[in-house]
Amino acid sequence: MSQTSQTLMEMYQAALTRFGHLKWWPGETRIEICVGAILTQNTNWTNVEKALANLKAAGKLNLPALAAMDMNDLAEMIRPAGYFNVKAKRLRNFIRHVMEHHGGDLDAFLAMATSTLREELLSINGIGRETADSIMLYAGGKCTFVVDTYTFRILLRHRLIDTDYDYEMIKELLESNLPSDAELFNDFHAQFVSIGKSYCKPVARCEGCPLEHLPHDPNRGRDEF
DNA sequence: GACCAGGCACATC
DNA sequence: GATGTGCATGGT
Repeated sequence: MSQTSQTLMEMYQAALTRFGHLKWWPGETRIEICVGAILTQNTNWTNVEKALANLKAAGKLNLPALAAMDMNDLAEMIRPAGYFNVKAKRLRNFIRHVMEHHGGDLDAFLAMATSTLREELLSINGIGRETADSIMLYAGGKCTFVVDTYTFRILLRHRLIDTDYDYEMIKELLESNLPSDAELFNDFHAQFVSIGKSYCKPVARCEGCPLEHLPHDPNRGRDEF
């Protein structure tokens, strides 16, 4: 086992001890996970929850209903999630893609081979790498690691990566140094977010962080990405 | 009032 | 290819 693999597993174990299994994604249906993945772009999850609650209360959290919605109504309903005009378009693009290319069968869409599915998701305007991987991992159960701001910051602070690492490089680092296990990828990403929210802010305050014992520099990750 | 939050596309150089 | 900018709400 490489040093990187060992450090990563040590990180995971430390986080797991602190937070327990996190049972992500918070969402009852596949469509809810997909919608949540788009709404949470650069946005606090509590704001996303309000938007999801609006859609749910209106009975719109399903593919046919979303497909039939007026853009302005959709934007108004997701307003609490921020960037609501942009995100309404992105949701529409995603929904349209599933309707037009897969006959509205989200399960069949997500059942596609991993590489093809990722390619298709990335071809949709508004679906970038993180959103694509979130949808694939959490809605599709695919074995793909989700890299986000917290992942970057934590790995940077613990010197497993440098500032010139881009999304794909970080994803490759994680996937090649961890057992290929969708359940592990699922929970590990959730652990990264929990660590990040609680201990790994841009202005470094690592006190009490479960990863504190691992060699790191608390001052890295500020103004570096 | 400043900072932050589970990005992404597009314009410009 | 790298860098800058717009998009926006809500909690701390």
